[in-house]
Amino acid sequence: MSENTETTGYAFAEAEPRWQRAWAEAHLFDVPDVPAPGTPTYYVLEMFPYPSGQLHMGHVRNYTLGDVVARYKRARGFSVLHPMGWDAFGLPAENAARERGVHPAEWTFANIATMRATLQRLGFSLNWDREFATCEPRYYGLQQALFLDMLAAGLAERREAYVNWDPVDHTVLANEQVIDGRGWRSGAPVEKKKLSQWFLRITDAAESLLSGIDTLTRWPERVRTMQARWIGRSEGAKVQFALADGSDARIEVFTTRPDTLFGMSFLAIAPEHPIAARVAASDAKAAAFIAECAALGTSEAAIEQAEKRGYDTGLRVAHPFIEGATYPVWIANFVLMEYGTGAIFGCPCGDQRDLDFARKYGLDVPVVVLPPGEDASSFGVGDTAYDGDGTLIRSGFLDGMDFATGRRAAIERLESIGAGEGVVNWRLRDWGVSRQRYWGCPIPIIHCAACGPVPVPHEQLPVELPADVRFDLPGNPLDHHPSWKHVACPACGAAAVRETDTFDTFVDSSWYFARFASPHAPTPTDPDAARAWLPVDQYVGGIEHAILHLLYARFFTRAMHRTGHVSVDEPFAGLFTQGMIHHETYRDASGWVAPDEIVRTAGGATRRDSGAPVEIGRVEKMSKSKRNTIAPAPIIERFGADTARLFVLSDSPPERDLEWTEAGVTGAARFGQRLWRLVGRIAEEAKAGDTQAAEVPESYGEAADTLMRATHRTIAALTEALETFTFNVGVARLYEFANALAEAERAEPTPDLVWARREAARTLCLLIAPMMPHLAEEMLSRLEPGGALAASRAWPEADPGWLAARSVKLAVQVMGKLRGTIEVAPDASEADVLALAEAEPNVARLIEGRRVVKRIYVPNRIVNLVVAG
RNA sequence: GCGGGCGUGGCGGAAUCGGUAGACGCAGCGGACUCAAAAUCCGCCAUUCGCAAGGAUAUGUCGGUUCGAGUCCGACCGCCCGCACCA
Repeated sequence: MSENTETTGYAFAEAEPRWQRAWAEAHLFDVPDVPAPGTPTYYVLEMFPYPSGQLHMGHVRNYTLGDVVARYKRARGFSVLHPMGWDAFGLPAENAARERGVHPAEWTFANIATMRATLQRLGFSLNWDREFATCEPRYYGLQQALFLDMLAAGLAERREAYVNWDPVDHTVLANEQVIDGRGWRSGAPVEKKKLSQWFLRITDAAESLLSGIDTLTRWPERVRTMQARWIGRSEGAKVQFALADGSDARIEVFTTRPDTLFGMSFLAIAPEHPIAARVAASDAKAAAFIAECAALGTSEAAIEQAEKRGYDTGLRVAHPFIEGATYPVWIANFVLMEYGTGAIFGCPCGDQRDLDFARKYGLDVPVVVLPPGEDASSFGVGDTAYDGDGTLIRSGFLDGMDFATGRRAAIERLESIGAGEGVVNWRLRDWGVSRQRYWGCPIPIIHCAACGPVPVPHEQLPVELPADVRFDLPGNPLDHHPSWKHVACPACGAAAVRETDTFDTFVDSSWYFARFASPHAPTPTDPDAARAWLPVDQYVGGIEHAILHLLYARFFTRAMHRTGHVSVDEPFAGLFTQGMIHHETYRDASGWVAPDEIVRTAGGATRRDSGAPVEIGRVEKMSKSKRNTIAPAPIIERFGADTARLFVLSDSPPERDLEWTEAGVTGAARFGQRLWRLVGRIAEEAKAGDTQAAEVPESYGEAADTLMRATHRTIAALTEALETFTFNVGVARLYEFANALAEAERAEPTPDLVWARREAARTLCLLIAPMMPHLAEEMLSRLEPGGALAASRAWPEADPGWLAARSVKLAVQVMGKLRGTIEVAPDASEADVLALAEAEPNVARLIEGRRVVKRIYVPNRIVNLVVAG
């Protein structure tokens, strides 16, 4: 394989930047914020990148997929919004500051410059004039305005909540930053700490977020399922249990099975439950048990999960239905404070966890559900609970009822005696957005001793981050800053302090798609622009954002709708989730070896430097730790942007994982060169015989006819492939079309064929333009010097007249087995076709002397003869 | 455990509404060009029996529906992903 462009013909290194300049000069990808009325619009968006410093192959795939859609839709006559920006706040910038002493802003903008250059080198049809980074005050200042509007609308509130606290770094950690109960940076044991935090009331929108999933018909089913499960609606009842200690204290329990209340054996509360704390105050053993549970932390919970443990508080509660009956109250490690009410009633016969617990501590196991077909006198529960439907027994007024009836009756009774009510419980929790970090959007609040938390007045926005901060102290640099936080209270004028927390970076990415519609508007959105462009018609990104980002964005859109910033509830009408990029792994005695350090040989691989053998490992997701990443920039350098683009589109369906191989890349490069030569020859020929090929032929000879049919079949196939996101099939159809063009070179170049070849070549340029846009321009300009840019031309239309086949090859089966094929006219009569089929020599041989009892004829498909005997 | 997805040649994958399984590419093999190589162009390429004509077997396994099943139904096996004590 040659790495020298000069020997391979098409000089992409020179051509690609040239066409990129031509597109920019023609302003082909610019669109107005508010398009003229009646303009068909299409909004294509890929998830914007975090500016880590280097574009990776996942980005190349992501943005190529989006660019294919954008260019195709543009060719179909849509005004296409296809913007790009930077998800620029976040911890890595602060880490760089701590480790290398470079300011987060400097680090971030340098990274953006590098990555923007690579993106531009790839030739994406982006509206670069709409670019912004979320760390710019012109963006985050408007985010602060949005927050204040939401606060005023009751969508945000301040409340106390537990957080993972790193006592060394003085910072809050996200769950994924807690490893084995310790902070990922400091290694210190993480504490649960109660802090005042800002919350966005996403739970208010739970019902709407859940029902809205039904309208997202162009989302992958599994993302919809994951979201629905995350929101987690469950119907049941809250039940009050009065403590049997003479006080009027009650413990509230959530259950989805109020019908099994008569199967109660105990009540269990979470270790963090207030009653547990009350017990612990006077019971050292209880306190020790609670401390033990807390020490396990969230991550080790998984390991200890199998083991159910509890502590009997000695308290007892009364049963709401059974006069005089009381049950023990346990503290149990498997009861979660965060879900429901943090307390459960234990019904061992119908719940495996309760049964495990009851068996371990020798508690009663009353059987109250009789599975269908079982006998009440003989049915018992061993070590497996029965949670299916059945008939209620030993359940007082519920006896004989099924699950649904029993539940209704139980709730009715609970409500009538004031001991509970039917409720809907959600797994979704409110979204805590406070982070004790510097490199984020400041929360626009001022804390005043007299007035409490006061919103920063709109005219004082943006609250800008101070540039002069120190990273050599633990904790939040904003907090250490000598002057920044000290301000006058906007309400009373007294000395007050700014909120030093910043927003979770998921907030930044929850509305950027709306800002892209009018990135220079003085308000967060321009209502006309938002109405014109939203929702995003096609969103493209990684499956890893299936839940959080997409759910937050859906919530934010609802909140922005309510506060008058947009007029839709759902941000993304269509969603496509791409697969990851994989690569072979290599290792030797020293550990993982990178692909550019090895030489692939016939039987294996060796080190480039020493020639020592290297073990070839599994094909795995590209990752730094396995050192199996391929950087896009050198690939573009060696093979060109179009080759990189074509490769990520070919072979694998976009939603599936793609294996990056050297052979695959060189294959894609070869195809580009082959097209260039093929079209080049046609351009030369057309030039030589100009007058001959200028007119539309009156009739076509066989070769021209075949090529014309191939051309229009390919138009239809590509259109279908691009509409259905089966780009790999589209690439295959283009290969076939190139083969057809090559085939046509072998026939006598009569004027009709010359014309057909030129038509085919021109069509090929337009069809390949969304995938290999530079090559398309280069080829088209050779074919039609001085003609319009491919990127400005309309998508070709398939002529139905050319789509019909001249003749059809039919399969002929006998008894369902293929025995031959026949060639028939598409409009041949059934009788003719059957006669021809039975005359086919091999078929005739097989049916000879036997009676054909049934003849099946599916036009254009198949003939099947069923014979007797 | 629960939820979702996927099993097709040496490899990535294709196959409309149930209608010729393996498109297209990669790898491999043969040929042309060349002093030679690279590049390029042409051809072959599921397995198996057969000189051939043709036949048999094949879409994870077993069974079913059907004139006909990769596709539909049932059971099972394997792999991947997500969630995971959610009451």
